Amino acid sequence: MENIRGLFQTMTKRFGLLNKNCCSVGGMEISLVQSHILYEIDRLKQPSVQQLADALAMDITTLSRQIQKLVQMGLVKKTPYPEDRRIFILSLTTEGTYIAAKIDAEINEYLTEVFSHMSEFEKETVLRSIQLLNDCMAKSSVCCKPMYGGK
Amino acid sequence: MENIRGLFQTMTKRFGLLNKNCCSVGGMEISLVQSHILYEIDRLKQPSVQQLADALAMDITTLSRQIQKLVQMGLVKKTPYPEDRRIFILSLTTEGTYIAAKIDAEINEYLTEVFSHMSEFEKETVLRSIQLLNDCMAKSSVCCKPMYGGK
DNA sequence: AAAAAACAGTTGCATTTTGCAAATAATTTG
DNA sequence: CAAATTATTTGCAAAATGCAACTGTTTTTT
Repeated sequence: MENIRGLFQTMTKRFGLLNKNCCSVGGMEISLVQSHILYEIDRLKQPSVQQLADALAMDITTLSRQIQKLVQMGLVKKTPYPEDRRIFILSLTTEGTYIAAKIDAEINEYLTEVFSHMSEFEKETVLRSIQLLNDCMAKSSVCCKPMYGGK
Repeated sequence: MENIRGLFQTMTKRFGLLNKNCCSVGGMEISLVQSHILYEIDRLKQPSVQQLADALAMDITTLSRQIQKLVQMGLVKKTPYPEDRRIFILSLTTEGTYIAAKIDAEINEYLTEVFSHMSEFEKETVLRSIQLLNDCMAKSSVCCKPMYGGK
């Protein structure tokens, strides 16, 4: 079998590129990190800043500032959390949801195109493989420690 | 089938994290980009600066400066190319090769750990899936345009 | 073969991003 | 209740980024 790291490197490089290309939507310039932030807020549903930082394995000060920008852009909303007044709950605004969905759609479209080069069976296999891989990475003690646990 | 983008996002996020963790080797602090540069120089064998920039889908001015640093660190060598005196050929120094191998080994070790959570058959399937995915991404007209063509 | 166009690579900025240390505010612990 | 902890934000200084402009070299055009 071939160089395993090489396979991963190539794959992630290409997907990362795809992500980058998908960032400017509807006149609004979104950076790659910002795109990831939007995605993760959407996924986590009402995370705090800290939770988000953990999920993204990102320095919280950097995140804090990026969020400020996204709030200014009107894409993210920060809501004080009554039970614990240190905490802010993050959510997407209507526009933020729209942008996130737009990015999502674009990336999925690209992926669909990529998958069109394989048979339905191959596609299923590949997707199940990635799923399995994610599960095993989550299990792994050594890698991805600070990552979000579940799936 | 589940959200496809989500699968990719999770996977690349985790692998990216792994990459980041593997960057500081032997007292030498290597940034993530620098690690990718080393990897790609090694892979391409004697690329020019421009070729490398294309392969990494990176702005050439940024790359130029990063290479200067790597040269200063003694990891990369720049050799004038006689046939075309505009061009510099890049290669790893002995130490650069050592560092790159070290990073490679560490990442592969992590990956091995991850794969230890699955059967040999599953592992084979996953690796072949990624291989297939890479091939299809390379074929795709729409995604990854500026990426290195072959595999 | 001279002038023009194209190319490889490097700098000059000016902007953005990053992360550590420190500050602030709120909560929990002993 | 004082001390320790936690969540979040700022100060600051370093690093990374990318466009425009520049140098030097090769190729094209005519």
